[in-house]
Amino acid sequence: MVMVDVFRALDDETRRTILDELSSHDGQTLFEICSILAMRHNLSLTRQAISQHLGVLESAGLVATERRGRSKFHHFNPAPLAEIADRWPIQKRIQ
Amino acid sequence: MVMVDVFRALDDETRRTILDELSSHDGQTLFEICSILAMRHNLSLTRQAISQHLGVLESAGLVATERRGRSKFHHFNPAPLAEIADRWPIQKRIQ
DNA sequence: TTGATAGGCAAGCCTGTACTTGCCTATACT
DNA sequence: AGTATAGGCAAGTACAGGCTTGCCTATCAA
Repeated sequence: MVMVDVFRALDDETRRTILDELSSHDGQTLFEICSILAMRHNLSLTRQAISQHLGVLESAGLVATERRGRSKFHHFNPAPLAEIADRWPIQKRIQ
Repeated sequence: MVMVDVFRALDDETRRTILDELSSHDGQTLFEICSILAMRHNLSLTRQAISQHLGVLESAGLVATERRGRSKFHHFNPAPLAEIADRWPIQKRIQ
């Protein structure tokens, strides 16, 4: 997979939704992510499409993977987002 | 111009460079931005290309404009970046 | 060893978008 | 009025990226 920067990785709503899901339920497999996107987000994408999205996120460093047996678990890593905060002023909105 | 979200607007190195320039020298005109990109960043783009980039940034709310006479001044507005910080944990790296 | 489960690879299609080219409008100056 | 300056509009091109389809590999269980 070609290296991808954090900006490109974030420029897709499906990938952003995947990050949302991983940040609330860490360590999911590809099939788990597929069914959650289908169930909770009405996203009817093929497994391959999701897999490619995960590949982009991983190549940007936003997702780390760990393989055990047949399964591959995906973890959200927010560290690369620092590139944005390093570059421009960014602030959380008050709730 | 079609509405553009902050993620799409940031997914282009030229646009990110424009934000850098505006954040250090605010209130520049299109021609000023053109020459700075050419001089300081070796970017040989046409005026129209830069103008379209500014349009994308403006439609994402990252650039605000103010017209006086023939000139149009561009200002960096980091507020929309909050959408990123609201969604995921993001932290400035220690220098 | 056979079948089921979890995932990977690669080619092709199709849309979106970055960029150029050519022409047009508006303001300012002499 | 005529000309230069600052910017806008719109069509065309070319390429990147999202998605699908089809097939392949690896692990586990009966």
